[in-house]
Amino acid sequence: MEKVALSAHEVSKVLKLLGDNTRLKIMQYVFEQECCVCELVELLNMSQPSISQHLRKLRDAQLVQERRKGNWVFYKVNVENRAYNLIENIIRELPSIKDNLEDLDRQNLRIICD
Amino acid sequence: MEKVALSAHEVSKVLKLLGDNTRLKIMQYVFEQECCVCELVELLNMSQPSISQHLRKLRDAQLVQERRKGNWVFYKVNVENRAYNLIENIIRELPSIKDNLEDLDRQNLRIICD
DNA sequence: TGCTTATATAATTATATGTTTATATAGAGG
DNA sequence: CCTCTATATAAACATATAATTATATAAGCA
Repeated sequence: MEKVALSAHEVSKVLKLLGDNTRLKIMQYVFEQECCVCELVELLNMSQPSISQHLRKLRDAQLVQERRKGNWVFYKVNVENRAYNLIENIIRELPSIKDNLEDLDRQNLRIICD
Repeated sequence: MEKVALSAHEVSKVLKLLGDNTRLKIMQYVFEQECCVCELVELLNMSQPSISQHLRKLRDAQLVQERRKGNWVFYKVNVENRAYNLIENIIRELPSIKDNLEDLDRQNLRIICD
């Protein structure tokens, strides 16, 4: 199985999506662990429609995967995406967000589903 | 000397700049070797003002360095930039542009200065 | 069926962005 | 000093984008 390089066009498309502060942080969270929309709203302190619209762009580009569980919709990074390695490298440059996720836990704002 | 991580804001700013096809390719060229504006115009097949405006954004963000030599202005990647490693990782994902630079040579469109 | 919660979508608005056209600047050489 | 070349900047325009407000959908539960 040959690994074909990404085209400049593919790369710039991904970078354009991650070139927005909100989407970059969303990607970092869903890379770290599966999150539902309301958690992202809480973590990023932004309106639900705004988060949903950003998620839609990420989903359209197949950078994230969704999974519905009852009322909630969970998102996680799509490890199958051709640009996954690029995305991983980018996220590695960011300061850790584990504290923020732990804060969510402490405030019992975490949605736990299987 | 401690290496301080980039903030999400810094990263998204860089990604936004590289999230444009033209600027991404410019960065790849000036990463590979110092290029003058007219070479980039030729390589990217775009108007001179358009290239100049993209270069300005890259220069304002200190992603590239300029050097004037006679009538020509040469640009190269700024290895001192805090996001240099990130930029390098991104460029590594791109298909090689060495052929294009060699084509320039063959057509004698290369500006050689010390 | 009707109510509630979580999420998605649509419409609107304000702002940002890329390209073109036209013009300015800066240096080289007569 | 004038002219030519390379590059930069400014103005104008068209398009894209992000956020908000309002509304729709979808699932759970009484």
